Amino acid sequence: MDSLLTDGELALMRRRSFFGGLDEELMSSLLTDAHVHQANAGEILFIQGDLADTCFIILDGWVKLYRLSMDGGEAIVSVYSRGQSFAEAAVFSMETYPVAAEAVSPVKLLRISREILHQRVRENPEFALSILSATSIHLKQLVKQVEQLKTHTGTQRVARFLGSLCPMEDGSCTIGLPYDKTLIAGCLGMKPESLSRAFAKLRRIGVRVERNAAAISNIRNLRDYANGGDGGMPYQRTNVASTRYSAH
Amino acid sequence: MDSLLTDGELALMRRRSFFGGLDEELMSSLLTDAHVHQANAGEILFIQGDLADTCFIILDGWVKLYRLSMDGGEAIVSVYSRGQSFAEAAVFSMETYPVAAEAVSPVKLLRISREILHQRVRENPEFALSILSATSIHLKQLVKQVEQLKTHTGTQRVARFLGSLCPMEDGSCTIGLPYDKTLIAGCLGMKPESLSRAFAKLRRIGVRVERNAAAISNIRNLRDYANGGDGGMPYQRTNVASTRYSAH
DNA sequence: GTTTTGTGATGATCCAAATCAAACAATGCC
DNA sequence: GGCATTGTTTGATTTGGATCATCACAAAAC
Repeated sequence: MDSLLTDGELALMRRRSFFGGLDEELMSSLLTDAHVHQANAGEILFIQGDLADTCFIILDGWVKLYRLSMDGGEAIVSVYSRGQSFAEAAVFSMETYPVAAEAVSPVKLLRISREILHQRVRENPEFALSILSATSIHLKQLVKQVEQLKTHTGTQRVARFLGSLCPMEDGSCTIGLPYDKTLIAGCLGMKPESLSRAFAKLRRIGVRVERNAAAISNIRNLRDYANGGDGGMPYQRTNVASTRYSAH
Repeated sequence: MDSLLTDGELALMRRRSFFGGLDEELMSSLLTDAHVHQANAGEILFIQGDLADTCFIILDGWVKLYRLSMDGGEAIVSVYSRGQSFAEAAVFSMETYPVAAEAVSPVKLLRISREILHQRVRENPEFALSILSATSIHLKQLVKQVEQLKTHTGTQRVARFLGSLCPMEDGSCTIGLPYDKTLIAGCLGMKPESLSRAFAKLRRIGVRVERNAAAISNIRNLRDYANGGDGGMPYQRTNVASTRYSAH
């Protein structure tokens, strides 16, 4: 089963999923019981309400998690990519998935069953801490998302999104948009039309979006805008150094 | 140390925190190492960025968790009450709290240290599953909150909030608002003025809010309004027809 | 009793974003 | 190459909510 995974894939998983920090033995034990699964763009992996019997790790491609509200509205909760795991929490303590998952590109996935995960946790408490750690990261991301939705405008959220794609602290750079604009809009809780207008507004502070790429003339400006425009006190206690963060 | 807790408090914790399902031995072991702490309304328990070295269980009173954005805005993430635990996830896998916590009434809390929790998890894998379960519940609540913020209007969120306070399925009832309206507004991501106007709008569907109490003439109506007003399909799994297998 | 204070309601106005509609642009298909 | 399809932008309009200001009223203070 290992032979199905490249060294690069393994390294990625260690960096971005609950595989990080596991010892070789546990890791290969998990891999022998895992299944590789390919899915096409648009394919539904599970829907909300399904029995949560599988946890996933993405080897390649993109997956969106979303909720359908009773009136048919779709709320995108998050989008995950290579190396990231999702649905660990559901597999551990909910009977059903609270969200639906859909491939938004062709994806290669690793599936691990509920039974195996529970068994391994019972055998090895350290593994429980790894799962807990992964879950906490998702929790923290959601907390940040709630903050963004409650206190920032759409355009500010767009600015933050672009800023988070820039690898460097300051200066200028050109970045590729990770997925199409309709999906970006959904992630940020806005309509595609509003995203388009937000991009237009950001031109004033040196952002040019063309096709699939965004050219940012001054990353600091962009991030300042995202955090409340002008001279907002960066809120005492400089602990905002939450630099440690997993880029998408 | 046990003597500090009443039977009622213990029962509540078992029902609403990660204490549920623990065996007597582990439970009393945790209690002997825990500390009871009283705090006044307005007292800050920790702020975001603090080292996450304590997890809390509320014995009495109300606590709000919130995030301060860099421009000073406050985003309430959740409000917890008797029996509920919070900050377990942070204690397990983040170095710092991602939110701040403030008592919004006089509170009685149980504090458990990071060291003790880690130690107990290492000794007892079942305990890890309990923590994981509690974390998953918080995760699910946040997912629902994101859905609400992204797909529902303020008035709909207010309707849902009131509906969630009604113990019965249908009929009419009068409920007490759990905390003041400014806090309710914050929880729902709106300004107090907007909450007031939302209450006014809901009068049309039989909701009377007076002082601290809300009289609801028809709970079904209220819940229907919260889910998209009129005849929104109550979410069938049939819409999965979006499954397009587009082989390139 | 009166004053003070805090909280909630209401009104007028402004801004952000959704909605409805149409024009384009890019892409895949026959 | 045209042609349908999907994704993106732009415009006109409406709606939801924020903002700012004022008022009503109850609880607490003097």
